[in-house]
Amino acid sequence: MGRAPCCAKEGLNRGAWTAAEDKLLIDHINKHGEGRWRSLPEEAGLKRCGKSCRLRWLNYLSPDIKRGNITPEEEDLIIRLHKLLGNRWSLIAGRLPRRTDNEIKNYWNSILGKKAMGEHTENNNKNKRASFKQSFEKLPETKATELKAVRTKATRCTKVFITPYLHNTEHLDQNTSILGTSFDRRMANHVVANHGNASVDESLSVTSWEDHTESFAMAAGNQMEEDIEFWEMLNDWTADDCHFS
DNA sequence: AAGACCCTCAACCGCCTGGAA
DNA sequence: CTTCCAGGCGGTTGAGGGTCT
Repeated sequence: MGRAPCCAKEGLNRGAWTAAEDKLLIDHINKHGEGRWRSLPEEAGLKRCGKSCRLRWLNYLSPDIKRGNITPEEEDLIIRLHKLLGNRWSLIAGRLPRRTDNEIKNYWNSILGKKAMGEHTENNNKNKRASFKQSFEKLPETKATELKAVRTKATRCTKVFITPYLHNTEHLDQNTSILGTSFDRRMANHVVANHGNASVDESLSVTSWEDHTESFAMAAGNQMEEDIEFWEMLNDWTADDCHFS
């Protein structure tokens, strides 16, 4: 048996929200504040699932969100953030004041994704694959797959796991992508400098102040020095600031 | 004019995570 | 330690409007 549904679906309204429903939701939240989404529909007199109410508020009704055209500056930021983070829309949205993850996701899927696809020629892809393959093949075979263990899920991340063996960087080219990220090398070097006796047979668990751990995880999947500088700029952070426990 | 096709985006779905019990 | 639950996330769907033929 699977997980219980978030609410009983019988007798609930579905699909587009009406103006009357919006008003009920807005009035209730103005009076009682956000949260307690599960009990909200009943308290507000709405025949909607709590999740639906939350989504409607956060993506559409909240006064904190900006609606309308994405500016060229925002578009540029989205493209760069997506290059760094992939489809982590909530993180991307977090860097775009008053924009929602859903809006950015939709914008990407309908517009930017196609643009980005156009920019990546087959040759670029081939070069990246070749570079990745070359580095991968230089690694000890039994350990190669473990290198995939870089933790990339950045949401609510309080720890970043750096894969072992990256401290041994001589087998990685300066321009190696994916595995030998510049970021990883810098982090790994820093770890080794501070934890010279760390075992190479287990992942190094690196803790840091919370606000920056996301950046670690984010950057762990990227290859461009330029991107690291971008993150340092965004986060007012440099690798030398790292503290490890 | 009308049907086919395309695009956008609000909404839904299932899964994951963290915290409380 | 385990279980349960609320909230959060990313992927996907589909209604509705616009454009093309």
